[in-house]
Amino acid sequence: MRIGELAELAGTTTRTLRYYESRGLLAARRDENGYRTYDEEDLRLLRQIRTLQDSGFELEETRPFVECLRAGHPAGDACPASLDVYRRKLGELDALVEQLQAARARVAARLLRAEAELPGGPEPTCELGG
Amino acid sequence: MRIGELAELAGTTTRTLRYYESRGLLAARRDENGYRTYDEEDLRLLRQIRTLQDSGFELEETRPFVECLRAGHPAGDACPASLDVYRRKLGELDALVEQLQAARARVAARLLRAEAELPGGPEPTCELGG
DNA sequence: GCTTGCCTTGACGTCGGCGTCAAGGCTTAC
DNA sequence: GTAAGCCTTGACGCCGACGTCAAGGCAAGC
Repeated sequence: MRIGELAELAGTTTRTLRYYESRGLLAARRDENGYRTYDEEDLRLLRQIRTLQDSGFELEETRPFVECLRAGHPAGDACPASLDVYRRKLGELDALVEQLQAARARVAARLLRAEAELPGGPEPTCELGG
Repeated sequence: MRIGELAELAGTTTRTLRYYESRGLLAARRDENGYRTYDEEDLRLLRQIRTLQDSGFELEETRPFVECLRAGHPAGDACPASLDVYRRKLGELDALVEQLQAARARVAARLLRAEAELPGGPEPTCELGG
């Protein structure tokens, strides 16, 4: 299949596929015209990349998964390097969530305090909740 | 005081202060040399901006707080517009945390499944993997 | 007078993951 | 033959909050 078809099957754009290729993630064969040619295997690789991206992985972090698939493994995460990426990402996500929750707590506290100072508002309809 | 001193007092850089000025957030008077001049009030404004930035607010979102302070209020969040920003940010943070936790759950599940498939790891030196 | 260290404006660089032209080639349908 | 719709490469744009460099002015100490 050609680039437009693959992009559509994966729910992405041709620009994205060319970008992946420029990063060395998703190589393509060429037909006589010079058009890029892909097969079902490429669709699998692409879907692996997209799935990871959707979970917050950077493009570089998807590389071990892609290489794992290309090495013939049944799944992108059937290789130790992929598992390392999983674990690292888990740590990053945990740290990030922690930061965000701390920020949320600070903001919530400031909001409560400031609302207590400001008598104006949506009427004394409610008292504690918002 | 001059820009370098203010930057140091606020734990930031002169570049940052000039950037804030270019965005219309932190104006400065000029002395005879053309050097920027600041006072204690500017330090308060700047600290308000930095505090909010540290909690994940975009620069534009700090504007109501700065204007509130400049209007003579004792705190940057003593104005309704600031409270609106607080509330909006709370919603954003909640949504973000939710997304991240969902991503975390997906990754954790994949990791567990993949680890179950891969017998290699901390103990058995090697059996299948290479 | 010369160096040092502050300041000025202006402008380009950074990071990630693409979007969006521009200019042109191939193929197919009419 | 010509318009439509695919494809090609190349290159600039975007977002946010600055970092960094360039070229030069001003003040102070020796």
